[in-house]
Amino acid sequence: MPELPEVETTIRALRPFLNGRIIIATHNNWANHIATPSLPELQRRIQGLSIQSLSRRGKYILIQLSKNETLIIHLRMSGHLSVVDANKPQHRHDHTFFTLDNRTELRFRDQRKFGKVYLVQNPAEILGKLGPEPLDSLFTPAIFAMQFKGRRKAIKTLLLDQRFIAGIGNIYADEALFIAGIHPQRSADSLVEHEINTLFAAIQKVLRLGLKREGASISSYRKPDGSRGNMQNAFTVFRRTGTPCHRCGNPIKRIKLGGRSTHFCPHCQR
DNA sequence: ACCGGAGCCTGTTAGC
DNA sequence: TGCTAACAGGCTCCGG
Repeated sequence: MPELPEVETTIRALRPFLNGRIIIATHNNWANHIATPSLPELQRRIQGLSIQSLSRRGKYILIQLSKNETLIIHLRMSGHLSVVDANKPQHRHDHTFFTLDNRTELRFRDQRKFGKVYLVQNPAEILGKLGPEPLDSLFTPAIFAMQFKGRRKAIKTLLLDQRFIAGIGNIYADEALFIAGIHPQRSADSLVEHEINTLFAAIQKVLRLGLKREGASISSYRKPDGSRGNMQNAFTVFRRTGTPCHRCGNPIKRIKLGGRSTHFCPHCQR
């Protein structure tokens, strides 16, 4: 759920509360949240470091700290970050806490417990395999096209592969393929040049729309302050099974592809 | 290299 | 109505 637009919306909201703060303590009540290093080592290394900047790579949140340490957080399915008064009662699903120097706390809530926290000196350890950033100015249709050669996987499945392209999840994959008019089961190497160009543009368009609408608040996604994004009101196919296609009026179809629900218009997507 | 499926979790929903 | 089972989606690991 938190995909590129949701993660980017989250860091934009957190920045004013985190930049320049000092982390004075870390608490955790769900050991599996901490991917690396061990909790005691993380607590020791992070204590007293200042927060220098927040950024994003794919669906990962990067919090650059002093002493060349980087705190990396992945929200996975149900993760949520907020900065609140340290005295505010904890939420039932709050599992990791970073106490800051101004009586506030960065809290990592995670109902499904799929989220992960990493503290590393070298972020490439975690991010090294990620594919291109879809909205980066260095990413072009020509570069995208080269990645299709010899790939026979269904295009939808490839869009979900973070090594192929970073930041896209189930929502934006389905929405981008609808905009591009491409059937999700098409083999990637069957796409001709103009289709790849169209898909490239569709990916950027739908991600920018998601950013503008501050993410899709289906199920548990909320902005850090608890309010909802409204991308869910702009869905063309996602979770619209059986309802009329906005373009042709035929019912939206749902299938399973690579174990994931996939929504598309059989008439408009070929 | 590719693919499918299990596993990690819990809240919500579909179906009997 | 009340219960159980399936489902949801991000990612990794395993076996074929």
